[in-house]
Amino acid sequence: MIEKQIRYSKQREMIYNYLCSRKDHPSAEKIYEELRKKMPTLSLGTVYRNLKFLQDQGKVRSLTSTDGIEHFDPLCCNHAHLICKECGKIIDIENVDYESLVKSLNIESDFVLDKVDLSIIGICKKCNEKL
Amino acid sequence: MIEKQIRYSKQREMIYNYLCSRKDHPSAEKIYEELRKKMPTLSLGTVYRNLKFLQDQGKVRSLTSTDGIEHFDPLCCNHAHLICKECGKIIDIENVDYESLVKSLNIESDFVLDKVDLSIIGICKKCNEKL
DNA sequence: ATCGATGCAAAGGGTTTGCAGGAGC
DNA sequence: GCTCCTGCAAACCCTTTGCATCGAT
Repeated sequence: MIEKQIRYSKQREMIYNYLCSRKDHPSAEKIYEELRKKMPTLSLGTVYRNLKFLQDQGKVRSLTSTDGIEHFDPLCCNHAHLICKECGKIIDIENVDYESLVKSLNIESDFVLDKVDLSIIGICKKCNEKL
Repeated sequence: MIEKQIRYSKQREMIYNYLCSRKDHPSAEKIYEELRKKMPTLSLGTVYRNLKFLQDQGKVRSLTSTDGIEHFDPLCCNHAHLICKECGKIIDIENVDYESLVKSLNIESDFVLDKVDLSIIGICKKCNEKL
């Protein structure tokens, strides 16, 4: 199999840097809007293509929130997500011990693990006060 | 606030019964196709409307798989999901101790919990043999 | 008879893709 | 110069919705 070469692109760099600078798990649309302020010719297709590219490289992961929209995250330390089903806000829970979590599940050994998604759905403080 | 009354519907009953009879977490499309064999006039819109209805009632839950499509589950015992990112198959992990899992996360007390989604993404035995 | 539920089809909205031109190496 | 990457826009596809009709109570 022939390896396709990877070229530098300003757009890709900006997308990745933007993601790394944020903790609010932006959607593709949000990334597009923000980066357009600096680079008005950026297209939404390019954002999607690069997000997929970065995911394949394992640099970025995605999670689907309760709003049905895909949200993106730079892949770093182990963390889980609190998702507010009212406002859609995603809050990180840091330092999750995934190793012992997975161990406790007794997963059949012939299933090759890739990643673990742990999402806790509920209502955040702010939204709860409004209800 | 005036409570809206709920009327019986054959379609809703069939959809719920079908879900309960299955362990493979079907999509709306799949439910539609299967039930159409028995009731050819069933419409996809009705399937979606009833799935949302059953979710609001807390009888059914949904999870978004790696394929980006919503899959449905009758709400029963605590379980998590193994999702194969190659073929999209969803396998149940039964008897997950969510209570102690949530405890171990030290979630801020002003977040009102609703449900916990635990998905383990990886490659199942069958797909791994093909690669 | 009332009003919730359905069927149908059109609209919606997030994501993907084909193509011609542009940029990296 | 060869390819990969981009911008643009159209296509895709899952899901939602408006409306007239049907059906439960």
